Amino acid sequence: MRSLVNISDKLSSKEINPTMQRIKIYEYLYGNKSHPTVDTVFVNVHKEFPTLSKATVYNTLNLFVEKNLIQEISIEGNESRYDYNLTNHGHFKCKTCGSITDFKITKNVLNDTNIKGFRAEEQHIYIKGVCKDCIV
Amino acid sequence: MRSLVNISDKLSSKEINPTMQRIKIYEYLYGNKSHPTVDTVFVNVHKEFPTLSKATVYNTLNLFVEKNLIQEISIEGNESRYDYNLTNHGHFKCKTCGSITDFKITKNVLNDTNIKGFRAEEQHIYIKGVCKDCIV
DNA sequence: AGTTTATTTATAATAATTTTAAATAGTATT
DNA sequence: AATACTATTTAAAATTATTATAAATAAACT
Repeated sequence: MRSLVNISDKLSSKEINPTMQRIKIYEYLYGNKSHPTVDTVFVNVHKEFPTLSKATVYNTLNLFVEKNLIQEISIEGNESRYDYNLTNHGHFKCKTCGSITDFKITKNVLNDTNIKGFRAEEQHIYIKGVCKDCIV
Repeated sequence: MRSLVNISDKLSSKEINPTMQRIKIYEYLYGNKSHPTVDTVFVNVHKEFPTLSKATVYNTLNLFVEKNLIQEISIEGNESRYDYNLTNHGHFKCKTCGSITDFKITKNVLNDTNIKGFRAEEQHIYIKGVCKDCIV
């Protein structure tokens, strides 16, 4: 378990004023591989922090994304998901159970494209299909 | 310009009953590289077909995606975009002007991942950054 | 303590999408 | 051709996700 003081420092290092709400939200996200939605973050952090409002969750997640502390996953059109993991990896969405799983990308995709003259800042690789557990 | 009878056959071949609304919508999408939103499709097809309703545009686009006639682009969390082009290619979104440009993928990304035991059905590669025209 | 600034909260407003149920169109049956 | 059945479209209402607003709270600074 990451200590509060470490989380606080991490936020500060990204120029984010470490309020208790922000600390609790990042604490929930850190190491969480479930790619939670805004609502999931709200419901879970709210349990420990009952005065937390949903607007704060939206504000905080947007701030974290802007400050490059977490990334936003747009694998589905309807709602955003969030990932504490900024290292290069892909996301597999199971069409049956809805789970989103990380996978490794062993090569830089950008090398195998014809993109030239563009400044690439973010790379998102999504694969959809049926996961191990759901294949009959 | 693709003839109506060809579009009609294309829809039929995908088990889509070729009504006039569906034909007009596919006619608008076919060859359109702008990755339009639902609203853009509605506004443009509505010009030529004033009785068209937005609900029909939603129904039709969802049907086209289900039947694998077009693909849905979820490059941004807030709204879905649609692409008639089903061949393997990536999408570049310019953070400055908002444009979405296709790019070629010269290698199958799936070969360079550690996905095993999953059944991959769709692959989406999104890159965000600044496009040629917007780089100062 | 009083003032400024940042943050949080609850609510209202907006935007995208889905649902519902009636209206229309198309097809099949007699 | 009239009737019945099925599919599709339409407009409106309902739902869901998100953003904007403004008051309340908290923190930082004279």
